[in-house]
Amino acid sequence: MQQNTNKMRFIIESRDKKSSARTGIIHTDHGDIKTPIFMPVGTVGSVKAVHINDLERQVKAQIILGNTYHLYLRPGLEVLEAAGGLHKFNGWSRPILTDSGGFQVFSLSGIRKIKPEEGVWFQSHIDGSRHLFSPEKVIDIQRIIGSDIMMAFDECPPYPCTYEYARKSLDITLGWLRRCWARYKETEPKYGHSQTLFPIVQGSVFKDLRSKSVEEITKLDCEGIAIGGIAVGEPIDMMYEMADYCCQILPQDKPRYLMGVGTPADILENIALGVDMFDCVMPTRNGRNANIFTWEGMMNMRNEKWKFDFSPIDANSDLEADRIYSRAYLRHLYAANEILGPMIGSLHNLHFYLELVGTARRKIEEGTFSEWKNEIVPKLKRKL
RNA sequence: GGGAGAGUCGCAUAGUGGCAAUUGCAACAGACUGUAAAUCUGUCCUCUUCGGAGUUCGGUGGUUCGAGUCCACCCUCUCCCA
Repeated sequence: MQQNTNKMRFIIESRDKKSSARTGIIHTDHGDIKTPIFMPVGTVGSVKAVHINDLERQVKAQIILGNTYHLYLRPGLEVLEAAGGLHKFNGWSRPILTDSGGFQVFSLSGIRKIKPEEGVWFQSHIDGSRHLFSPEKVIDIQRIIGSDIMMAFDECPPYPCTYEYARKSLDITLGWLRRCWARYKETEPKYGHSQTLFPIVQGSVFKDLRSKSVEEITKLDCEGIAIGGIAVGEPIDMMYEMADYCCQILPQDKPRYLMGVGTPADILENIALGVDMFDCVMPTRNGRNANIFTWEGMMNMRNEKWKFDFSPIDANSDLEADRIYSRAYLRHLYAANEILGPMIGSLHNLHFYLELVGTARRKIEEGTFSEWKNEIVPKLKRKL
């Protein structure tokens, strides 16, 4: 039954009584993903500063991200195809999800031009060369990358944006979705494992647009749905409100992926709203920049106050590095610009994020998630 | 003993009559949410109600409306010749 169904499967295992949180399991050809889950970001095929073995054995990551735009530019499709796909290229044998480049339409807004009928012309941030990303091409690239979960090409509109802009943007995104879906259906995986395509809900902060987006997406027999266009600068309450709204109108039986979120507190709050999957650069980027997340709050490891603190980075952590390295030593590494500092910081933060969602999962199963979440969130926001 | 040169805010540098004074590093703090980020921003002589105010460029004296900048002497250091 499991073989050659060519379908990803999602099974909901338990639900929280006091919130919309749920636990589940996603089956893929590269293994299972237990939700709620956090997915480390590996834009160019590398989770920055973290060795693949550590990612697997210490962080216990179940799925990582790659990025279509970045991988297309470097190493390029010829290399990826010759390698036999990204899994073989980077040595990661568990599931991979690739973002479509939709976020780059937002983050690289200064060096791209949207042509609704064609797609998006990007001017490479590396060498200035021009490249058209059409919906079809974005699927073709993701077929070559071989990601288990491919993302539809979308426009992630900025915040703030006018209703009129958001409405037009959504029309474009929906048009691209239809084309992505058609290409997805008419093409096959290249490497023997199945690939699925997640559509992305857009509509900025306008509920009627979000509704329309969900309505169109629900017509597709997709196996998971992403909520995009969030955490782009809007107030936190508005972000929660939109995520909440989307979760309420999305089908219950499909995994919901909230793209680009977030802080540890954001993740718990959105699990409570019914989100199953998260990704964010925060643990790795902040880890490189000396910002450490713990159950007690955040630490800026560059601060002078850690200079003589020879206690472990995190005495309660089961991560070896958290117990063998002291805060004073980690501070020294960052101050001295030693590469080991960002490596330990990234490893620690990713381990913490996976612990966070793993604990949330257990609390949901035990039926104590909401109480636990309300107690822990204020602590997570503290600055030590 | 003779000759040449140099002393600027932690360090290194810019500045040759209008200057609280350039730049880099260091230091200190902040930011980071589908990664153009091992990045970026701010502070960095003292005080400040953030508008300013007060003291500064080895030392002392002088020229000048005005001196880090010109002059004299002194101190310290570097190099070369003995």
